[in-house]
Amino acid sequence: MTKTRLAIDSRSDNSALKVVGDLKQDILTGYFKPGEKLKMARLKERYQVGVSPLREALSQLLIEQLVVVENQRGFKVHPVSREEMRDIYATRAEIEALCVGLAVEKGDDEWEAGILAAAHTMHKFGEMIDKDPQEWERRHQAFHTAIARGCNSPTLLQVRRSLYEKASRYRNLWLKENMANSDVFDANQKEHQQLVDALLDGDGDRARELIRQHLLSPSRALEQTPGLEELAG
Amino acid sequence: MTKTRLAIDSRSDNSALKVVGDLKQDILTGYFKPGEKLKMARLKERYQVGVSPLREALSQLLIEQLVVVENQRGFKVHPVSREEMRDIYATRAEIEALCVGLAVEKGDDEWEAGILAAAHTMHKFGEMIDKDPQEWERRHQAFHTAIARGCNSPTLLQVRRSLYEKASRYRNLWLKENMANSDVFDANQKEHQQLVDALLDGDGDRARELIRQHLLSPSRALEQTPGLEELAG
DNA sequence: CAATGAGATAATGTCGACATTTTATGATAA
DNA sequence: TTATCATAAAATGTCGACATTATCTCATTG
Repeated sequence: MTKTRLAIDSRSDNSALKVVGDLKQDILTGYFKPGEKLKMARLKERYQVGVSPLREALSQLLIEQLVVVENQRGFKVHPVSREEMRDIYATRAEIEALCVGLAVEKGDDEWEAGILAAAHTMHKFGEMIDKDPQEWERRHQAFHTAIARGCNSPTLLQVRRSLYEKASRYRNLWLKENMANSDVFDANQKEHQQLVDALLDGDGDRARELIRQHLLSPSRALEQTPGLEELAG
Repeated sequence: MTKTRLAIDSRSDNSALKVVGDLKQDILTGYFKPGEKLKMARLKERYQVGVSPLREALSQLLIEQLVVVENQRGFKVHPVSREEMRDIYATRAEIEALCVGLAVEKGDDEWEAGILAAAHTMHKFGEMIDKDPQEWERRHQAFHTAIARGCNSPTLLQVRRSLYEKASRYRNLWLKENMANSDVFDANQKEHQQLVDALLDGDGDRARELIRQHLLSPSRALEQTPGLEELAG
């Protein structure tokens, strides 16, 4: 029955690939808590596939450090810690600064145009942030990605994406409503404008410093958030 | 029979983990050529395991970009290209410079001692480079790792390791004997000494520039190497 | 003679089953 | 009552088998 289902929608991809996306989403959004045991029975139930695709998907998330495995004791969601949070955000800030610096050097007109377009798309959604925070986060990310893309290095951009995903896990766990704070939001918007100005002026040093501070501020906010150890269980 | 073999050596790890290491080595050293199709029958034969552990191992290498997968057409070794080689080496140079800069800021006495120890171990093997190039490469890598470790960031160091592995693939493919060239070797040793001096002086800017050039020179050598497209097939 | 297509061959992707190991349960003894 | 150990229950890791899909062979046709 399940076997024939694959035959019916013949355009279906590799089963594991779909599971990777869904499972990653479930971990990043916190549906599966940090440190939680991932029992095969439950995963089979949730994603409607056998163990083989599940183990393949989990193996991929293993390299991305979203799950951990113990020899004969199955898979667990990668635990969280303040230390790791600090490290991820600090590294992310450095990598993003690197991308920005290279982008200022190498970026062309198309790159600048992409930044302005993404900034426009993001600003237009400013008031809707309370209504659909997820869509705003998407546009926010698109804005920063448009900037970083100018470094023109697929390898570096992939490192950047991986770090973004790891960080978004921490963001989703604690910052769900803090984003709605209008003070920090206004400050964010101002920082974005300053960043765009520096980029179009070709001031790489200033842009690097701006982006570094921009990415470090949520880390400082998370630093003071209590209740980490409970989630880490 | 194969099933009971796992029971005999009871300390055996997860089967896939062993395969990941061996398979990665075989790809990095060029036993499996870039673009080559990885047929399950052959892999089963070589590593003496079933398809399930193999697919798990391949899934992990998939994220590390050492293999690629096409929907119903199985796995292939990730192809090589001059463009990717340039990108990997350039990114690696920037990341290593970042590690070095942070290490100069944060490094303590133990860090400095580790560098001197690794430098000694490497220099003592200088004349043996023709006899056992692989051992020299290990010590060379240990030297640079001792330096980078000072950045004190597990996340960043893991990015660094991943890039090193990708780059070592290109190095193994074309630079097997070029390393034995004594001119470039002497220049390398001199660069190492300059780097150590800059590090112990706490001159981060100079150290960053030195390491950047140090890592970019093999890329320039590989740039002029012909015969890439044949291997890419 | 080249191109097309049908049948045969081979390879992939998935599931169910089985052995092994871990974890939970409960009975016995000090 | 509590600690220890044997037994039961559950969960993991691996393999063989099967359906599906891709690739190869080769005869037929325009």
